[in-house]
Amino acid sequence: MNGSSRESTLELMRWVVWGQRRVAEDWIRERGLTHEQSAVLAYLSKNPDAIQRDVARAMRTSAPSVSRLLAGLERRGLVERQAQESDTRSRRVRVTEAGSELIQGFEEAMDRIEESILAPLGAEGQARLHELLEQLVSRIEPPSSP
Amino acid sequence: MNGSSRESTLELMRWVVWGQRRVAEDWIRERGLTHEQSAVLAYLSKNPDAIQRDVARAMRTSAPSVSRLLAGLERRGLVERQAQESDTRSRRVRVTEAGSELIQGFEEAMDRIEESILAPLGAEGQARLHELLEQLVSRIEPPSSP
DNA sequence: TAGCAACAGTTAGCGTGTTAACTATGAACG
DNA sequence: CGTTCATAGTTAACACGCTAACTGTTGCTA
Repeated sequence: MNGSSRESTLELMRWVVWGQRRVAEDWIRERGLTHEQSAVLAYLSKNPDAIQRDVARAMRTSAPSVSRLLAGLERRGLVERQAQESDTRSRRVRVTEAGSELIQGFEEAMDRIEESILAPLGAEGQARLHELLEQLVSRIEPPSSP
Repeated sequence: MNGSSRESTLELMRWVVWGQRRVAEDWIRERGLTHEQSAVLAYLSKNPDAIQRDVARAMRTSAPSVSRLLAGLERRGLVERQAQESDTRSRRVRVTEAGSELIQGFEEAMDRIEESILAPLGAEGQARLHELLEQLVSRIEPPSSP
């Protein structure tokens, strides 16, 4: 019935992103996590000194989302939050041992998935695609503006 | 602190899609709609004979999401649903006059936004990007499999 | 024809996205 | 010093993503 009208470039991008999410679910659901929880855990593993505001900016999401997500991870013992003495407004987030174990291998798994998705393009096509996207992203202003 | 590690191609795609969402919000919120509601209304305008299952497939989302979303649109008088006599399981969805008016100009507005986002690439770069993405999407299996 | 699988849709429950409103602290100003 | 503004985080309310479980209908088939 459909399929006749050629899709817009952004539509295609949404589709690719959707496909990646779909495939990644295998790895994520095995560990009882969600996409967002995995991404945050991975980010915190690489940025041990982050406060919640940093997480929100990195994930391009809102402070309330991060607050709630981290509360869930803390309840499960995967992260710890503690106010820092220099500024009691902010809370420093640390990944616990259990959290660190759980997220082990996430980056590599995601890299493998990405490779499998981009494989049809070949090395040259992948490089061109990356470059084109970088040009686009460089013009998109970050969410920190307001 | 950040910005040093080069981002993956999929990460860049997510960012571009996020940026498009951000910009589109202007048009959408003016009409008291959400992204999903707008997309569904636009789809139904172009596919008058769709049943809910078609909407779910086209939007790559689940049947429950569509059911709830359409219930909301129906409550606002933007769509109508009626079981068809040939198969009373399925419900045909029609955009009402009010819904049709509200979604008027959506496609054009989205096209303008897309153009502004892709502008930095030039016509040639845009064509290359589109082609690369089409290659990727052709390998992604649709959600209808299960 | 009786039984059973497949399909369309709904409801319930959870996690995440948003905005709005709120608390509390830090910093800057007169 | 005190007022004011900015920042960090939380809570609440709504919409949407998903899965699981359910109703009801259609259709195949033994």
